[in-house]
Amino acid sequence: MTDLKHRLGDALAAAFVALDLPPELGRVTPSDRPDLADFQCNGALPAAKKAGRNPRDIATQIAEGLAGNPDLASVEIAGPGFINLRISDARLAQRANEIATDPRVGADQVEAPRRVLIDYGGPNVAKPMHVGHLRSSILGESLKRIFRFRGDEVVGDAHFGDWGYQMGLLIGAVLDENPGLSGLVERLNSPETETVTEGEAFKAQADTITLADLDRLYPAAAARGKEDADYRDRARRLTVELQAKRPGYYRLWQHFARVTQVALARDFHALGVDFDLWRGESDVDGLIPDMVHDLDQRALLMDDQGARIIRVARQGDKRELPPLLVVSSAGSAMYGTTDLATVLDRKQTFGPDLVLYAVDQRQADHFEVVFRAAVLAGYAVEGSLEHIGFGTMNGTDGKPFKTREGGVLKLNDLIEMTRTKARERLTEAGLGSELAPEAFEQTASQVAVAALKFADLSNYRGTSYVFDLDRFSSFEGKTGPYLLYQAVRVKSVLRRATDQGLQAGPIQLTDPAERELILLLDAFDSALSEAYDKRAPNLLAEHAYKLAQTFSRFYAACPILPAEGAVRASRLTLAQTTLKQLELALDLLGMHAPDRM
RNA sequence: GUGCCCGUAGCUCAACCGGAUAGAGCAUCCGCCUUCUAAGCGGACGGUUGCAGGUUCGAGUCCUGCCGGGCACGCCA
Repeated sequence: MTDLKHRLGDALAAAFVALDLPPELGRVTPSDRPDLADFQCNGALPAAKKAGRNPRDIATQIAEGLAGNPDLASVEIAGPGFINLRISDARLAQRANEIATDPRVGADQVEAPRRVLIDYGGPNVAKPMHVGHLRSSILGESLKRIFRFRGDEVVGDAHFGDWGYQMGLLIGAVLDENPGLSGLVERLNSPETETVTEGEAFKAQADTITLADLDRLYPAAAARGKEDADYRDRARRLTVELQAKRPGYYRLWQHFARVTQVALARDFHALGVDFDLWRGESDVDGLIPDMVHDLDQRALLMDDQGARIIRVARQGDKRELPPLLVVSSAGSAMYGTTDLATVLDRKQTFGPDLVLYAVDQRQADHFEVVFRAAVLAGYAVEGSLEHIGFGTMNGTDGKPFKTREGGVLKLNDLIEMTRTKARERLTEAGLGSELAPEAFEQTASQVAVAALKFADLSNYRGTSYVFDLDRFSSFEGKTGPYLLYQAVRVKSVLRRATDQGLQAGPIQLTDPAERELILLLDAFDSALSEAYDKRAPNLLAEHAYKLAQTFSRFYAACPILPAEGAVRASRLTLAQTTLKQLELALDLLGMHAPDRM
């Protein structure tokens, strides 16, 4: 299964080779001038530069070499030496029918599947997810689907942030606020004298601590820890105690994790995001002592200012990278320690060829340090760990997104706000009375998710973007709901066709709008493979948008049901195929189109 | 201070190893529902790609400098 771009590229490459020129000059791209051609090849320009010849002469010779190619309706030389190619109707129709019967709707697979682990979401204990988690979740989920569809063996891991100093801070803050609980925890720290009543009393008291409490206590504790040295030292000691699994602290921590997870599951589910693995930092904690020993044995660890570090600076670095801090001066494991242990754990349990970390761009240096340390330690091979950084989501003022009160907007609230907008719009469209309440609610969710996800994924991940709910959910123009709406229109037409007992048939060309649509259907593989190579779903989002837009033009220009005979049959197939590819692209982006909206 | 990223239409964003006339959406204006969902389609308007140099037949894209913005720079994660 080869798309037209590559098929023509092969023909061009052969023509270049016939002139003793390198085949890569035959690279074919969609035409920049659709009024002049379907595809173009610019290879004559660099060829002429190298040989000191006139590019138009080379282009003319290439064109002569293509004479008689049945795929081509015309080959023309334009400008300084562009080779303009127009595909023949016969070949285009043939390709259209090929895509129509292909279960993958024209998309190829990778030649050598790899084992890929994608680390995304990154929720933390005690902190409800906020808008900052949105991008990681949306991006990671889409990459997971794209990689999987391309044929790799992929697992997604939430990588729960449930360990470390923050937990020590939190335990301290909770105990301070609940003196009764504090006493119980101290008692439980000596389990040999624990009574049944104490165990039950602990459970009852712990259960009164909600996620909202944790969310309130943590920022205050973190702030105080920065200023108050004694408070900070105590939190560090508690962290060490927790890491030693002192029973009272450990049980309290388990409660924190449980409470948090319930809320996380709800938010992820609402976004259509799910994980194959729900590993946490705490899961690799047990590996750390042996890992530190191993690093020490191999003389990678150095003592520095009371801490133990791995130096990762290399010659030729443009600036000095900080070392990886493996053991803090207080004796506890650090963020980077856990990340390194996670690399080791994944090597042992999954053996990935590639690990992608969908994490905020601001952590680029941190990951560079961890990756270098992992390579030095032999836990990963160079290049197998990749940080997929992304920019921040800003408010309409251009600054990192805040609520009107200046706080951080919780992800759940954001989703609910978007759903409210979707409900309003659906009601305006009169769907409130047409659909059963559950179906209405489900449709509102699908529209809301599409609004959020498309707004995010249509931007290149590396850049920051402005979050503007009114714009995203206006449902007009380049938005998620627009994509869903186009899918819904096709579904509606196909439903009617089925009701009328109409049959689809082979695709034939009768109108320029059909040509355009088929050329776009053919471009799916390029969009998908480029999104895969660059880990950039925005390229796929762009394709989905163009497909929806091109279909809409086709829909306006070419009546489907009112047409007759073979033309109607052909257009029905074209509509079916467009729907299949559009729904597939939406699925890879993490969206789903309802039947009506 | 050092390093990384960014600067494109009034606004939000694209632009496939450097290629023809830099594209979409929103906003503004004009047109299109007695044919399939008008959340739609067509058209108009809108650009010195931050500034100044350089490389090249050709630069939004590569190089240098400057201006402006964001971010990161070991004991939080």
